[in-house]
Amino acid sequence: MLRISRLTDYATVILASLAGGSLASAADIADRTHIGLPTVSKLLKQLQHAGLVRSVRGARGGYQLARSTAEINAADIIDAVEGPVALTECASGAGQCGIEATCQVGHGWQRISGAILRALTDVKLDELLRHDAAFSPPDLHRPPAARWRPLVRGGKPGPA
Amino acid sequence: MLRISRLTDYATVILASLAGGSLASAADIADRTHIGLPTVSKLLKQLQHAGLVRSVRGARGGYQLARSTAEINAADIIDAVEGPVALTECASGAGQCGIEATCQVGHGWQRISGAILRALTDVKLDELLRHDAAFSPPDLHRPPAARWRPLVRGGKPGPA
DNA sequence: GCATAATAGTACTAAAATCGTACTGTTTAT
DNA sequence: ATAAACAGTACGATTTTAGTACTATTATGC
Repeated sequence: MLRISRLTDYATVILASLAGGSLASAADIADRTHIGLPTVSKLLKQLQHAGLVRSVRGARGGYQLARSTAEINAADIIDAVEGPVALTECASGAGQCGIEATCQVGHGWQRISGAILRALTDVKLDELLRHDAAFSPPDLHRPPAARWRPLVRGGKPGPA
Repeated sequence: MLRISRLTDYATVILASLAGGSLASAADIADRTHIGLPTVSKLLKQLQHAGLVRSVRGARGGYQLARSTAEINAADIIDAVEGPVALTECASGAGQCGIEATCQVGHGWQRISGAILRALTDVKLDELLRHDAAFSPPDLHRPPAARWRPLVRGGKPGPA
């Protein structure tokens, strides 16, 4: 599936809600986005660590975007919440992967990683917010709705 | 992190070991790749379902690539093992995401999904196997080795 | 025809990552 | 001083992933 975590998605929503530029408390944001306050709070902290939002402490404090929406990209967000983009374990440098000796493809995945990273870096937050298709929505090579569940896997055969 | 699962990586290794075109039993492949036989067997079955390998049953049977290495791409492999590439849950069509009503960014992620899918589709198995950098290894925007573990998370503070 | 070697399919268990929550401390405006 | 807000850490439950075991089916070769 190659998915981002739900928290990363939430983080994007939170950043989007700060797009106006004004200061907002975690509670405000939770209210606006309908995400749970503890979760919002936790994510804002991570985003602050990553330098994507600025925090103001004390009463009447809150958070605001540290940079403009044009200066924050998708890779930044993933990076802040999930850590650096790396498709495979060995791409992270450590590489105690067990089959490393016979593995012919590690380099390949790392290169793909790079390509994906570039794609993610190219997409800025303000583009994420635009509803009209700013860049072409390339055809998914098959309609994605169908096989979400029936994936052939060892597990239970599903409700049908 | 945006990672593929280890099984997908294994699947690639397995396909790579079949690149010669000859017929090989699951046991042979397990031996060559140093991946456990049950795991190899399971993955080969999934790859067969996806049409990436052909199986020959009975004694002296085995598996072989169903298409040339130039006709199998990275997206095919991920698709076979993990299901269709979709960055977010809502991108899969179902979309019982809870905050859908106020979510401004869903479409954005779906578009990114498309871009990534295109990148993955562009990379063929034979390119994955080439060791010399066939396409440019774009600079990761920071050295990825450093923060694999120290990711700020709730869990235990680690050995240090 | 029967034994053998191989894939096909299914069920199950254990381990790990993820997600969300709770609690305690610190800073600052009123 | 008090209250509002961020900062940091710890924790538990759920979900996903990974790996194993077992049975059925198919084909070869004697």
